[in-house]
Amino acid sequence: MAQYSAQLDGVFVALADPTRRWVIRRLGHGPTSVGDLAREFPMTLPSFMKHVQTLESNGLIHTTKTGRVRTCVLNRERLAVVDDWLAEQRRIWEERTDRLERLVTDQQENQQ
Amino acid sequence: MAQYSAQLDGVFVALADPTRRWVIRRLGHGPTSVGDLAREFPMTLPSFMKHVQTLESNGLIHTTKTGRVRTCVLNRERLAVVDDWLAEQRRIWEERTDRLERLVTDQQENQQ
DNA sequence: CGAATACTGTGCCATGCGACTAAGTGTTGC
DNA sequence: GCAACACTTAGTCGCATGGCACAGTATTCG
Repeated sequence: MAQYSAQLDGVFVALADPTRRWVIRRLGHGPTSVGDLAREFPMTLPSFMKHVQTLESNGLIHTTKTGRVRTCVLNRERLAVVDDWLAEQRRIWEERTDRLERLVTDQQENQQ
Repeated sequence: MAQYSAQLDGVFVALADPTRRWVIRRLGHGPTSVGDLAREFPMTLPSFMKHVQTLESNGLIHTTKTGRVRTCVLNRERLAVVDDWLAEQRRIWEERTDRLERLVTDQQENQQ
């Protein structure tokens, strides 16, 4: 659970930056080289590389180097941890809603 | 779109901290006072208040003060922006998948 | 071979975050 | 009234983040 939390930390931190979200969006269209990606941002290459590294170390993308070109690929599955977290929240809310409904039902029964 | 991006920034930043995610989870069970929430964390009250303020300023919770007690309530709707972003990503992926499938189909047709 | 390309590594700096302590404000209970 | 309570404000501190410039390495092309 602590590991799970740490994973969430990393993924949410990675997603909290607009540049990194942009990269994810961009990679949704298909694999792209670091250079091609960086060209779209008003940022030096070393700065941009940090974002790429953040995304990779948090499992959101995967990169491979062939020759002098590093190519980035989106890891779609990774976003499932966000999905799971959202689903867990909804489960908690629904439990509460159920309890409230039972409470209302019980009160109605008591009134009868 | 820039506004939309700024909203996402705030929400993801807010969710990137385990304390704040804990608060959201906790509030899923129902409204709670700042004091009651803070008591569950190994943290001073001023430090904890900052997290509450971050959550509120990013629209994830709502707070009201009655007397000397401030009560926090979860704003479930706010997490929809995360849902929407995830949905947008999937839409992009599926477009790409569709294109790839068409490509494969076309190739098969050409072979016949 | 040598120049251009595509990163990669290093070091620096400004800013902001998250924690703390200490002191202040407004409410409530005896 | 006044003490306890529940925040709230103010100020400090260490450290992580995100940007930069500059130099280095490995590949590719003519």
